[in-house]
Amino acid sequence: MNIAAFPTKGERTRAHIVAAASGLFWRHSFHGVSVDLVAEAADVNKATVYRYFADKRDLALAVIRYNGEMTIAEVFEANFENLAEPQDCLAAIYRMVYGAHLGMQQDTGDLHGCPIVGLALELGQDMPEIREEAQRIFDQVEIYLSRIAAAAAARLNRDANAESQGRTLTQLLHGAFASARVASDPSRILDAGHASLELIGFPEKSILNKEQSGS
Amino acid sequence: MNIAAFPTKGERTRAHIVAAASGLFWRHSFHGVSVDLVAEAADVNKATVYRYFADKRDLALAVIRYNGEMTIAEVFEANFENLAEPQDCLAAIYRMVYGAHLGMQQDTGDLHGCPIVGLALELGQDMPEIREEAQRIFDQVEIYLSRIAAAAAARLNRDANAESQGRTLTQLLHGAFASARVASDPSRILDAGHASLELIGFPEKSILNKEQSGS
Amino acid sequence: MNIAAFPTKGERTRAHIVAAASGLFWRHSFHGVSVDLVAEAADVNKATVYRYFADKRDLALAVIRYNGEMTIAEVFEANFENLAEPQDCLAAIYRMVYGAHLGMQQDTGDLHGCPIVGLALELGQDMPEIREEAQRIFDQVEIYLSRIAAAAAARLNRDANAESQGRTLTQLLHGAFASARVASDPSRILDAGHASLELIGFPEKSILNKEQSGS
Amino acid sequence: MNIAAFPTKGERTRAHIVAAASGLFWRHSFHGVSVDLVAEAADVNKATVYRYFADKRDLALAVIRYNGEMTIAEVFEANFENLAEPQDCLAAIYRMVYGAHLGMQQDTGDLHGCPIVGLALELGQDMPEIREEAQRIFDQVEIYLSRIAAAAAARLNRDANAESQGRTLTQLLHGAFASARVASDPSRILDAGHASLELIGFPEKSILNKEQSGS
DNA sequence: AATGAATGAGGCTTCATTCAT
DNA sequence: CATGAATGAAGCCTCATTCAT
Repeated sequence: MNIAAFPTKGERTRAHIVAAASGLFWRHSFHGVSVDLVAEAADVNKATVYRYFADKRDLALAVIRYNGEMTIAEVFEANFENLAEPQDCLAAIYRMVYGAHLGMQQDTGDLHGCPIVGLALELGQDMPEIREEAQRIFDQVEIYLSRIAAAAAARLNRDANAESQGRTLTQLLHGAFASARVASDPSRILDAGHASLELIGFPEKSILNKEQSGS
Repeated sequence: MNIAAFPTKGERTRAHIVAAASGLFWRHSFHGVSVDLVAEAADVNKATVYRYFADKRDLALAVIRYNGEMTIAEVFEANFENLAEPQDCLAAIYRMVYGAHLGMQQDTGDLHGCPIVGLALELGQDMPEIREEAQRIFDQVEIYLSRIAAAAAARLNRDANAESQGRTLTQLLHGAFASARVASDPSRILDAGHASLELIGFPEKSILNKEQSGS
Repeated sequence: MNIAAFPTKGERTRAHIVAAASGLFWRHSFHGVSVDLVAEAADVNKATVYRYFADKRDLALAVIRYNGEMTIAEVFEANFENLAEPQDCLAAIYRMVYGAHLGMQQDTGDLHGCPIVGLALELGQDMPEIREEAQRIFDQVEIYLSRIAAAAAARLNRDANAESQGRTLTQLLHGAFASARVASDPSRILDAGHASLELIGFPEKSILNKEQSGS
Repeated sequence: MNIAAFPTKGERTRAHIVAAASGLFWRHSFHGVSVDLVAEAADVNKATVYRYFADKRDLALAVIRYNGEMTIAEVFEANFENLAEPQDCLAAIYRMVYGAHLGMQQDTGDLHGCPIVGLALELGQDMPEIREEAQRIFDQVEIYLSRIAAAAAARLNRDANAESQGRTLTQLLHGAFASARVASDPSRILDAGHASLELIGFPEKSILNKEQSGS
């Protein structure tokens, strides 16, 4: 999050609260985190939280939107420069997710799964907007992954149903997060990455196992 | 749940509470359901709940175990008679999951995802036992799915890494639940089913689309 | 309130809370009293208050009903034995109200007005049930006072509109409470009492100024 | 409120806030209205409210004074031109109060009682200044009504205790407001008006029922 | 085996108020 | 003169839990 992108003080405070809440909800679930704790983590008074969000649910909505924007921008958009080599693009995405999981494990000793799905699972029934927002995000993810599948098929001169593959890739990504969290094992991310690469026709494990680059 | 399997009245009461809590936690999450509500749904006094469970966390543990046993017994064990035709076995599993989702949507207007992953995601950080129990369950699931993969490879005279495929099949199953819930669309289950069948070498969509059988 | 009239422990606790709340609302208004304070005054835990009342408004409703029953029973019903002498009956009512005001002033240094009108004025707009309950109570009061007016006319062989007089007597009673509170002067009660007696044809001040008889 | 009477901008802003607060306190009670709401209704920033009033209590004091001045000026002073016919004077006062209640009922669907008594009842115990201010106002009202009683006695060549009658007329006016609010019925105002006219020796109902004259 | 009653702690939200600009 | 931003305290309500019967 580029803090400087928020011109007014209020906007910065708001963004600060969202970021703090995002981290907490991710780790401890929505209901597992009190507004008190969010305020403390954001280093603002509890009443300030309510200046920017109508209620805790409204905060959850802001958090899931924030998570969506971050994910799209930093995980997908950022790795789409080199779509000419779709396998590298997909590998870069998985490497980034893997790296994030390694960091998580070092920082907190645990893996927290996908923050978007986490909120959507917990609140989907009682807060339909949350589920709908998550759906919008994963629709975009599916589009990105379909484009990778299509590019891969083109590169290999293959005939493939890119849309269907995009969906499967998306579901594998969901599975990567879920199984990594349940097993508390980041290597599950790599497993799903390899399976994904194999699905689009690049079974060589070396693609994903390249050296990592930056944070 | 086979009520008759619990001989004493106490055991029946306990099982009744677990079943009620399981449904509520599934729909509204652990923290989203009060012990009051569980007691009311189970039609017992709140203090009775505490006669059978040390605290709410203990109840969560019983619920996840109950969900695990049910899943293994009714979804996997029950469909393993005809392993001779592994593709039919996998299709039967997915058809069952799909049917359950259709029922859910009719009953409550919404899909609730995998109850085991739901609890594990919500409580994994603050209740490691829950995560570990979930891991045990999905380890079993992975073994079942690996056996299907191995049988399929044998049937097709293929050389395949059944273990690795079992993991991918498990992750696809996670993805099926997650994306069905997020999209609120049961057909995502079928998508994952087809992808799974294709993965083990049976791309014909007709396998999964057969007529359904029984409840 | 006859505490022994409530058989179960719960009913006693409930009645205890209502009585405590009644006194506090009377003195400090509804919004001026916190549920915490009510609980403390009733010597029960706050959560116990919510076991018996859905919310604070529900408590207000119980309080106004309690006030109504008490008023009708102890101020009107109790003084209607000797309706044969309507002027004495009316005088007894006013003497009782006056005595209550004297006690109030000694106990708390202030007069609190009519507890029913107080709640109705404060909450009438936002809680119509409160206003309606108050209306029901004062409809009864008006009937009692009309009967006095009718009996007085009969006693004096006069022709009088007892209903219209009953309304005026009721309004004078309202005025007695209001002006006593605003002036912080119990003698306003006696002023209204004398005016009321004069209205029904008994202008002798001695009627109301008789010796008082116990609480 | 004659806005032009406030020369400086600050005085106008202050008067604007008082008027907004007066309306809100009248309808929803003092504790039932937040400073936020007052600021919003007055269309000024909350901090601006605190520029003109030390705290919320100070605002309540200003409101009750404002209500007192308005009442004395517009209800009593304005109707005292024709004291030569005291019965018409009293009738004009009641007609004005009645008209205000009709308007209230059309505008908000409810009657709010006397705003001065409302505040005094709610805050009398915890803000003695409020009660004292109300007392001062009603002392004036009593003087006005005593003068009417005296003039009426003179007109009818009667011997009457004007002071005592003034007090009763004041109490009847209190009763008019209270019973109109409790019954949510403006006609109670007219009832008290007729009773008041009868008290000063003018029982003909036609006096009050004359045609009304403008706002 | 089961329950009605009670509770301390904590949750969400709003209040009156102040500060810096 | 006015305001956007911030805050500590307090308000209403619910939670998980225990006790006495």
